[in-house]
Amino acid sequence: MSTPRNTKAKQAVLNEINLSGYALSQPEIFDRVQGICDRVTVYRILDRLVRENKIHKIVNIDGTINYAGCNSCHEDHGHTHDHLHFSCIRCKKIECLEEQLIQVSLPDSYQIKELFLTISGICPSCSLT
Amino acid sequence: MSTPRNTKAKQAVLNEINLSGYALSQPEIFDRVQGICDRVTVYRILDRLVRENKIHKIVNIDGTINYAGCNSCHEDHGHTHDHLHFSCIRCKKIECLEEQLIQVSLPDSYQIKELFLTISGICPSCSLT
DNA sequence: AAATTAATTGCAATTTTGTTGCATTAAAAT
DNA sequence: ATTTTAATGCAACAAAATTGCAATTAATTT
Repeated sequence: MSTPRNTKAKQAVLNEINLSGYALSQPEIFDRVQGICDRVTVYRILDRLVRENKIHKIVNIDGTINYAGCNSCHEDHGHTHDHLHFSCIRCKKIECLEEQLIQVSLPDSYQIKELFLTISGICPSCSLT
Repeated sequence: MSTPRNTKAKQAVLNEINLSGYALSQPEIFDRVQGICDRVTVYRILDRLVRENKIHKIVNIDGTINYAGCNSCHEDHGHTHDHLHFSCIRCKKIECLEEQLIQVSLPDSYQIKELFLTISGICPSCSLT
């Protein structure tokens, strides 16, 4: 297998994701690292960071794909997506509510890999306005 | 408001969705109604069917948008997405498990509109091979 | 410190997916 | 049969993501 390298662009992308309080889309990330690298490179960095278990890939209720840092995931465990995502229909932001864990049981014929509970609605800051 | 009409294309699309045991993507639907209508028309029909509460719009774990028939939804109630979706990572199909209802409570500052619980993994038929 | 290896990047081209405007067609009501 | 307007086809457009390949550069080796 290949040995990952640490590049300026990769660090910048990871940094933006980790600093953000909510999950970012590829365009948002590209905006924030303006000038550092190409649009295509952002796509490839995101793929790699997901493969390396450094970030989460979350799908919004509208199908938009967003990326979030891992607070409670340990790299050595790999990822467990068994927590709740809140997807705001007003500001379109999506955030992880890591405290809320989910437990579901299905028939044995289903092999469960990951759980994605996404709740859509209005987030606290949008509720104020 | 506008009065919906029943066209051959609309009926064909709805039929394919209802006959399928799992949720279909726009390309899959377009394939199955080959020759009946234009690609653009399928998009517009799907939008309309969703608006008319005839079908579900479901987002797959990979961000793909799929459409499923409504078994347990009543048109007069509108739609409630409070059940479980199983999204197979092998065949990419997604199905509704309507028996499994979900209940979650969040802080009052979050206004909940819909719940989307998607479980990814291997579906029963892919498990066989 | 220089050379080597292969992971990473930039750029251009392409593909896929979804949208819009507008003239034409056809479903349903009169 | 006529009228109304929802629905369609087509062409053009726009957005989002992918691919190939040559050039670059991080990290390792000598």
